[in-house]
Amino acid sequence: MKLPLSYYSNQDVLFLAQDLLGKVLFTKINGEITAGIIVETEAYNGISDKASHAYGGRRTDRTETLYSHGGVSYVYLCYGIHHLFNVVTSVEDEPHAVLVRAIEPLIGTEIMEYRRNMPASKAAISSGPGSAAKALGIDRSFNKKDLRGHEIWIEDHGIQYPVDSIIAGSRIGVAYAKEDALLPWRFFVKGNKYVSKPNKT
DNA sequence: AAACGGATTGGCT
DNA sequence: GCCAATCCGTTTC
Repeated sequence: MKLPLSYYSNQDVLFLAQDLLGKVLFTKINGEITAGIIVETEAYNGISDKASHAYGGRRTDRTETLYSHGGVSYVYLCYGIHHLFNVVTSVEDEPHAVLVRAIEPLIGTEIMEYRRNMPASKAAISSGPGSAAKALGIDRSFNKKDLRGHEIWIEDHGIQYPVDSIIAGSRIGVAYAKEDALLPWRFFVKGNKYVSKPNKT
């Protein structure tokens, strides 16, 4: 059920960003379990990717997590308000990561509704990286957690989307990365209401 | 030691 | 559609 370490060791972060669509992300906080189907991701491709925090091989206290062996979480605070959750992938010293930008609520939806103060029928409950993390109760204390542990983990429920329903587009909010901002490294499930805007390539 | 600005969101116009 | 909110890692003085 839980994805094994070998899954996260894959050195092709573009493959994993697409393959994680349909996988189920769980958290367990104070005994309360919530989970959602991953429906939108972005790949951050190591030291050559200008949009990555690890661009140029930069190693700081914050980015150190990215250099871990795949299979841990990377959570950081964005704009002083939002916690963004990433799956660290590949091998040690190869700082690849997949940003989870949206989930479809699956388990513990009433807990997510309480955290977000809105009904799960509203797409905004878990649409966008800050909202998806908040719905699952993820904050900075989840940084560098083993994704096969008992606080946060990812399962394969056999959900498979047709190839032609997975859309690739340019990543959001990375204009500072110049030419790399145009790379089609954002992936989402076509037509899923929880996918964040813009909903096109 | 101080300033800068971001892998965003939601409330108000 | 526009813009304030709000923290801290990172850069600069």
